[in-house]
Amino acid sequence: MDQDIIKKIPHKTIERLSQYRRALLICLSQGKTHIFSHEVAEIQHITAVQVRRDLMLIGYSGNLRRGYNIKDLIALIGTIIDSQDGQRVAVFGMGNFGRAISAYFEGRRERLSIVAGFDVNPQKIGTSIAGVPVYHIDRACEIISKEKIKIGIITVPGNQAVETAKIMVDCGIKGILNYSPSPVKVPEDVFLEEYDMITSLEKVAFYVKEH
Amino acid sequence: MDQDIIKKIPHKTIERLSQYRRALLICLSQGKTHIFSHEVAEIQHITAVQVRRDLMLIGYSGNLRRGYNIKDLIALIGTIIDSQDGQRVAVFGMGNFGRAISAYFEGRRERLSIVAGFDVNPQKIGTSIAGVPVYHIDRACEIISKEKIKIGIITVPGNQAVETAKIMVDCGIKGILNYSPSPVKVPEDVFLEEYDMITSLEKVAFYVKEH
DNA sequence: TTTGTCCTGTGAATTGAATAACAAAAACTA
DNA sequence: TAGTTTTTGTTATTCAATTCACAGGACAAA
Repeated sequence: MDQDIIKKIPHKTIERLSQYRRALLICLSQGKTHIFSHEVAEIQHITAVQVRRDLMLIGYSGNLRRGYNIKDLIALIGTIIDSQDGQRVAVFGMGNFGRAISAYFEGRRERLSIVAGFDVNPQKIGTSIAGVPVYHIDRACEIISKEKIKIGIITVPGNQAVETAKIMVDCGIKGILNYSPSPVKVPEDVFLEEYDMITSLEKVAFYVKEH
Repeated sequence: MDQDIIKKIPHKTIERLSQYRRALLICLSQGKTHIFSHEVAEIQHITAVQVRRDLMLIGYSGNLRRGYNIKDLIALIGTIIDSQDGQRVAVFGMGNFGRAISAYFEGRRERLSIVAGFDVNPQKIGTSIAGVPVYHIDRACEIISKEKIKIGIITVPGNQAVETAKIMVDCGIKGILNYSPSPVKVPEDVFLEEYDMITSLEKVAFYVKEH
């Protein structure tokens, strides 16, 4: 697929493609071969138009009478969001969250695997949590370069997030997923996604309060 | 504050207010009394205009020369996003994620507290995880009504999410935060927020791949 | 005073994403 | 064969959120 086209896919569409793929894999395992836009929409609780528009953006054409070929579509989504030779991820902060995330991803995605965890707690260094070896943060650059890690997840306490992000950037990490409550700043060439659970829970609480 | 005005505050502004408040509390603890929009903006890594506009929407006026009074602003944000008598939350699924979330919130927010956890694992029932008592999911309605719980967090495996959400809605939960990889559907009067970690990580991986 | 600087507050323009509306193709139905 | 139904693909519209642009107040210095 052409680079210029990929660059123009909206962020939200990328997110939905990831979700379509997982839904499609389930359908495929149930023996389905084709699926209509309104069926995908129903699984994801969105509209059929949105599904068709997303697929239009990635240049996939369905069959007017049978809908979309599930296998082909999964493959096409793969060529867009997966990286050719797989991507390697490190978790910074192996506390409760770090452990939960490591366990969650263990053996789930072949092209996206968590291969290292970093912490400062001497009791954790050298151990393996959910199949992920834990190193001292001082060895970050060494391990990141050796393991060819490009993506890092921040699960350290808020007051250490900024410092941790700096280390990550200095060691050559190119994508950061920040789950700490403190926003961090990164250079333009590093992709940053932040998600704050406290904010989300307060938001839900707000809308519940407002009926 | 007037109900009609509150209803019109954009979702994104509500999220930022939650974040401003936490940043302001830190500033206050450092002895600051006033703050400029561009200072808040710098902490949050957004623009000063955005900060001013958000504060405009909640009807707060700053001082032209000294900026915003931190204490007043914290109080005002509280009247908007906090509930008068506090809100009570339950976690559905006390696996790694449920535990991490319970530990994360333990004693952190007085007006927003996790008071129950639900699971099906007999080994967990009756125990207390991070200060949260764990009950069998079959007792959900009983506990939810007794504890006056209005908000639920879904951290069960994807294949159980839909069923869990149904139980939550039937028991009178009015706000759901779904952290499972499966989207769920709820009636119109229930507020739903979904966040999928796999999607986020795949999104970061995509944009890293595209430089 | 007057001038200059540094803020806030806000209408207008822009961007980004979701929704509506509909043409056209394919396959039935009568 | 002509009409009906179903579904895709796409253009146009609407809606939400952000950014631009600037008026106007407060103070400091000259």
